[in-house]
Amino acid sequence: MKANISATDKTDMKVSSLAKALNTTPDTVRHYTKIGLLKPIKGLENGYKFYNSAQQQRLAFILTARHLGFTIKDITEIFNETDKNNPACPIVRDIIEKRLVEIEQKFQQMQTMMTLMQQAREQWQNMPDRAPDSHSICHLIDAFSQTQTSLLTTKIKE
Amino acid sequence: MKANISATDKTDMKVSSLAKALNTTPDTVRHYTKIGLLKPIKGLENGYKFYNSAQQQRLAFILTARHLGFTIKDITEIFNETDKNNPACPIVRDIIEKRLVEIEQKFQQMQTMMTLMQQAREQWQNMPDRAPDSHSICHLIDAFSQTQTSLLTTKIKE
DNA sequence: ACTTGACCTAGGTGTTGCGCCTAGGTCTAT
DNA sequence: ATAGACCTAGGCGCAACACCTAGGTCAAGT
Repeated sequence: MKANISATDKTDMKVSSLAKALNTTPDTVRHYTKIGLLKPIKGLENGYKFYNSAQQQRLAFILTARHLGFTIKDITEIFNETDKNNPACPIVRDIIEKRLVEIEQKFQQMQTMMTLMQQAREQWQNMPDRAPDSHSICHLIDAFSQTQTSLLTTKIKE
Repeated sequence: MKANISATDKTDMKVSSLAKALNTTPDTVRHYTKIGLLKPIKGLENGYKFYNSAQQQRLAFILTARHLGFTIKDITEIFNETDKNNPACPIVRDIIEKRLVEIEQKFQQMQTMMTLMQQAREQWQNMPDRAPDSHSICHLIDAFSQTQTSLLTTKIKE
């Protein structure tokens, strides 16, 4: 009777080795564990956490999903489904559609910002560095803000 | 002898009107004030904050700078210089160079991520929604992660 | 047997830039 | 006088970890 419900297996891993194996950090593994995405087996005596192969799969999934732009919340939802043994794929499709829209918008915004900055750099290339006076902090930005009034009406949000 | 050091002027504004005038929120104005970017005059009796035209200029500057992708820290540095009556423009040039590099990198990353997601969406268009099995959570992402091993070596960081 | 160094734990704080909320005081108009 | 709109200081929440602390554990070398 050596088998115990929470006995550890030789393929189980501790935080650091798991992190190293999947090319992430121990802190990240601990974080996912803390918020309940990973559920390791706790060592009976020393309280160490052991991740079996199922948990290792989960982490791999999380990392890939994060890379695809999914949020932790997204991933939590996905796990909620799979843990009820439902197919997660429909949800995954939904999420990717949402995220894709979001990311395309962000992309546009970044492009706009980048263009603005490039414009600014060029416009300022040959302008003098005056000391600030009463009505100006840095005339470069001041001037820029006057030619870009639209800025004040669009949202920043990054 | 009506003139007082901290007397308010008719052009001074309170939080909400200032916010409205520059198309931002009262909370934002309060935030900038709290962290010391704005320095209003405090009403002698009621403790209300009044922003004179110099502070109004400062806020306009902050908003434009934020729009250009400057961080609050950047802006703080800029103000530190101008408050010593030094020209801020050299710093501003420096910052914009840094931020431009950063943003171009981020831009690349986003483009990569967007492409990945678009690929994923297309690849998954006609794939079945199997229930999760022992070795798979959502086979879509699982499959994807195998064809994209490089993912695990690049950083996420947004 | 003992010490060293590498690992582990739980828990807390810091990051960025605000948004939102609370409890209470103030101002303006009817 | 009272309602409704404004103001205050202060604090929590967010996203996704990174970093740090204080203390326990383990394997290896002397």
